[in-house]
Amino acid sequence: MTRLRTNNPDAARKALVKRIQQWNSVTDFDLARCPVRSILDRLGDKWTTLTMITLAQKAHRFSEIHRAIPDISKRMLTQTLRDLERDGLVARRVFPTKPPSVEYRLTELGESLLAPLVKLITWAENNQPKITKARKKFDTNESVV
Amino acid sequence: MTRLRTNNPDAARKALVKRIQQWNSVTDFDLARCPVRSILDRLGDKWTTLTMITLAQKAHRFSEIHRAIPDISKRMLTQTLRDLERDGLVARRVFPTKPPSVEYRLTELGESLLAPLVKLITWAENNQPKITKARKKFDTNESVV
DNA sequence: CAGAATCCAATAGGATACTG
DNA sequence: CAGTATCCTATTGGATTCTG
Repeated sequence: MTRLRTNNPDAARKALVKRIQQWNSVTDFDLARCPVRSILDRLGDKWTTLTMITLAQKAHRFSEIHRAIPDISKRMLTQTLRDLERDGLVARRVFPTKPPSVEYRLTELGESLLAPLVKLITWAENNQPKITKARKKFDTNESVV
Repeated sequence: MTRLRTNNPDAARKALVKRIQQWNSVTDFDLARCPVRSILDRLGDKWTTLTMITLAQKAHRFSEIHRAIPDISKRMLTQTLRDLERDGLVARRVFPTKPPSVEYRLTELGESLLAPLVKLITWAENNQPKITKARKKFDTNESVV
């Protein structure tokens, strides 16, 4: 049998359901406004994850990040970094040289986010073929019908 | 000492860096178009996670989901479900009754995503106080300066 | 160098009305 | 019930120019 693995695939589901029940036991709980939302919204925006991944390797200066992610505009990079700084995930340090130099690095909190993020990335890598296949199948059927 | 835990906080970072180096070894690798992006984009959009969480509990009919997530519009719910179906994360089953009834449930692939998702949710719950605090501090300093 | 400011285009998403 | 279709607004994000 194939069920010798300690990591029961249904365990996650059960854990999640239990957690949701706890949430729902709170009076007037609003799922849409739950704390988790703001985190996922942040990770979901176009550049946050890419920036986090870049900073995971080492501290970077502004233009270093820009070189690592060439297709981000300065405007968006600034905004992404500000949001991350605001959330305490990234620390910004200014060196009053001339011309100025600014260094960005992950905070301890930011580094702690890498663990769950890696899980997600691993899942995405492992299952990307399945998703691509599913999309192809779906699109084919759609166009036929 | 506090380092008896097997889960070294830096392990995730190292694993990620290693993975990135593998990515970069591919010729002409484009970080912005990496497979992971499409997954994170999906999770990041406004309703996907909420829908996944709802379906994690049990199969739902269209209006059941709508009741569980009251502030989603039918338009967005339809679209979110279509996207999830297209990615092979959700299965749609029509019962040709009158009036029609449609059931949505997570596929095996969809359920497998719950594990990394729970990790992320757990992180968000555990660290939400820190984030809130960081935001407050940041906003205060901003307005003063 | 590291942004801030401004302008503009594309997309996301809400409200409402209609349909098999 | 389970959507579609249409319209309209708000947000996102790119391009460009300017500055300490």
